[in-house]
Amino acid sequence: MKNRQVSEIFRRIAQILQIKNENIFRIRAYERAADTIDGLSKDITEYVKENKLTQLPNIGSDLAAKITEIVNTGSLKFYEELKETIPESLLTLLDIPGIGPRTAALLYERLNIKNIDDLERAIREKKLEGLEGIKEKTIQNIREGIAFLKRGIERMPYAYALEIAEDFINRLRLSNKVQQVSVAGSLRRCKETVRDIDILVISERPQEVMDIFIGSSQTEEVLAQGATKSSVRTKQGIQVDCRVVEKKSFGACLLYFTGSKDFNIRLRLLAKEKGWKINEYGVFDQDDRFLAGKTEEEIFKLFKMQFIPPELRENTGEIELAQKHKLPQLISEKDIKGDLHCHSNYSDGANSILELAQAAKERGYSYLAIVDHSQTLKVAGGLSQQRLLEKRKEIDTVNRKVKGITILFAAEVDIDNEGNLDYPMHVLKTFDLVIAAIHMGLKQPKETITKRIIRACENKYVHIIAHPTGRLWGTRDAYELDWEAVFTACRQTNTALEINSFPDRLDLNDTNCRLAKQAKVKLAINTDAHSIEHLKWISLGISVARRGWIQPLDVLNTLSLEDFLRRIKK
DNA sequence: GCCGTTTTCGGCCCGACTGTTTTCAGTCG
Repeated sequence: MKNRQVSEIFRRIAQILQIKNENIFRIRAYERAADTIDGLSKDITEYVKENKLTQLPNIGSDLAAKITEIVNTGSLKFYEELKETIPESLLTLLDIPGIGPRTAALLYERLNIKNIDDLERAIREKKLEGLEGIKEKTIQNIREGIAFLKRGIERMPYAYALEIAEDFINRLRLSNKVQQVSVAGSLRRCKETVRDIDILVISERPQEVMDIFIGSSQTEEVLAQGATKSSVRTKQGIQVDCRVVEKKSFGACLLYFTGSKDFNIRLRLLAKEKGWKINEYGVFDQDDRFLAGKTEEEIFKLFKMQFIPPELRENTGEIELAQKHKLPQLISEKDIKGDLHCHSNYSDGANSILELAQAAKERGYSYLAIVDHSQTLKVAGGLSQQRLLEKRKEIDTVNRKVKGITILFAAEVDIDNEGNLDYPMHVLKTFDLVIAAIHMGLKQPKETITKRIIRACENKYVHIIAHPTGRLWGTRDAYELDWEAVFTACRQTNTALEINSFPDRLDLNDTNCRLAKQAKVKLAINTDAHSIEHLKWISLGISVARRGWIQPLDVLNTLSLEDFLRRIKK
């Protein structure tokens, strides 16, 4: 029995109870219990065996009994009976923006609408008109909500969403009507994908700001427009919310809308323990006197906590550490001394080695590893052994010509189906740095791919495993790996794992970064740049690393060149 | 349905916006 199966049942119970207009707090109890279960690091069956379920937060005697029943019998009588009371398909209506439990219940009770098809038919046959509280505008909204759902709403990768957000922010800044502006939400937390974009603004002229905001050329549709809050949907299909707040509340608002939800709940609880109240306007004492709110720093200070970087705000231990003033000093872009994964025009890159060297030097790097693909990867211009010799010569020339940066002779070498590398040992030996990667056989079973990677780690000349899970956003999922085995192999063979910063990759992801660190595996943050323009994407990898609690010491390319070369020796 | 150094009963986050009302319910974040 997987934790996920248990929490899923609780979430569906919560949805059904919503439609049945049950007590909201009872519903929330099921949702909170589901959150608790999802957040467990151990298997829920362990807690059942040890009779420790009620020690978990949000799990009381009733839900403990229900969990036990699910674990022992595979199902839950209460849930099965509850499902009989309304058609399960009715829950799909809740996915339509604008339709909540009350509307779904109304549609079912009055018109026997059980799913989206029924609803569309009812709209066509004009059956919705005449229902209390529903008029033409509501029907139109439902129609659009269905269309939106059918277009397929997806989460958008961080880098793309950031670009859209920056466009809005620049527009607001240029207007001279705002004193301060910031992104909030999951984008500020640097989540790898986001569902919407939150923008906060300080301004004394909120109405004008709202007009400027919705008037962006990016706007496809205005979803809401009020005095201090507006929402639009952009041409790319993502929702952007903009809120105007007073100066004295900006920090509180930023904190509130940056989240995450779990983090906020935790913070509110802490406030309550002190007899305070915290909301988007500030922190208040029991007499409703304003205590803090202008900046986030001020609020953290009031709570006697360290400032918690947005990337860590997920309520996964950061609050306790901030209270003890023991948060890790997270890595930042300035710690990076060189990029260890970029491609030149020797294989599939756009720029020459000289151009790359100059661009890297401008970024302040002291070294740059130019890897090109290995011989088998013909589609990407993989280098024959002859071409390698030519490349080596050119690197030597550039190193003589460009002072202040060292270009490393390196390669991104393919790992074949057996875990062998795509160059013979006597060739591998000549590189300053070897990155090994899987580009073929991505659909093999977990055990096979794990074995291939471990064999590559065991190769004396392999220093880093590139994009360890092979995922490409929107194109292919990560292949499965036995992480424990991979981490052990990396640690034992002194092989690092890459955080690939390419916008569609971000691989390792934040979770795996944190696990790798806990397993004492070294990391390298690289861009996989195929042109000098891509070198800036290092910031994306840094964001992933920060979300994974990574410190400079965990990352190879924060070391000086000398230390780096010494450190990677096997 | 959970929780408790104010409480074992009575709290549980709450403000903004929309649409349909004429004071408010529903939805969302």
